[in-house]
Amino acid sequence: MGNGPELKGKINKIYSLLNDHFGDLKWWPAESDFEVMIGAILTQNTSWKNVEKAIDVLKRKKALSPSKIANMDKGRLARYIRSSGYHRLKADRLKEISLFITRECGGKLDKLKKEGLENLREKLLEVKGVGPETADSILVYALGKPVFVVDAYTRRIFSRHGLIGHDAAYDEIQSFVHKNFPRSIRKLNQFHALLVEAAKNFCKKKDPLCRECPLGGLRRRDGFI
DNA sequence: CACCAGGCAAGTA
DNA sequence: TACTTGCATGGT
Repeated sequence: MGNGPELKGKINKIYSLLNDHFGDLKWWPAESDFEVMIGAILTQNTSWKNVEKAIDVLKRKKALSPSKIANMDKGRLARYIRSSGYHRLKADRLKEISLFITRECGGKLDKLKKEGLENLREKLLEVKGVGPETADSILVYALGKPVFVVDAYTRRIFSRHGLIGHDAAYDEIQSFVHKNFPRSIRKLNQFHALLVEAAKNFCKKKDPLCRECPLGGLRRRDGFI
């Protein structure tokens, strides 16, 4: 405590450097809000490449809707999403979230969007298979709520740059961002997207933003490590 | 061959 | 509360 202003400057600096470098990333890549939610489940501990294949199959089979997934045979659903890994487990989770959507708003996500952030977050966390990261991804990228999504990349990058401890809890990291970064849907959307993009593009050694990486500006000489 | 990828829930001490 | 383990395919 007491180092707020310094860290605040640092986190906003990271955002602006990444934003200048990558530009507007326009996340989440999907054709519908429901597709965002499905993708959020499928990408749990899984590369996005494998998730894209699974979503393509669901589209090809005309199965990408809450009612279709809720009613589909579980074994068949699991086969469709096989490429995303943990497919039997994720088939259950896709059905859970589809049933939730049906129950809460009859499949009309625009109706769900009218509810408050905290209320929605609690409800999402009650769905089996939806943890904090998945819930927050859905909130910001599907339902348009101003929350910051914390993921493995965020942890690595923030702790590497001394913003948080390497063992900081999810809610701690999220609160830190909410307190020191604009609570804007647009910017929170973009910030998480930038961190993922940076981690994916800048270091093959799984060490994003490290001093050897060509990250325009975010290097030791700039006081970032 | 080992290791990782846009986590989560259930079990154990 | 704080660890540990199972879940699984596809790429490097």
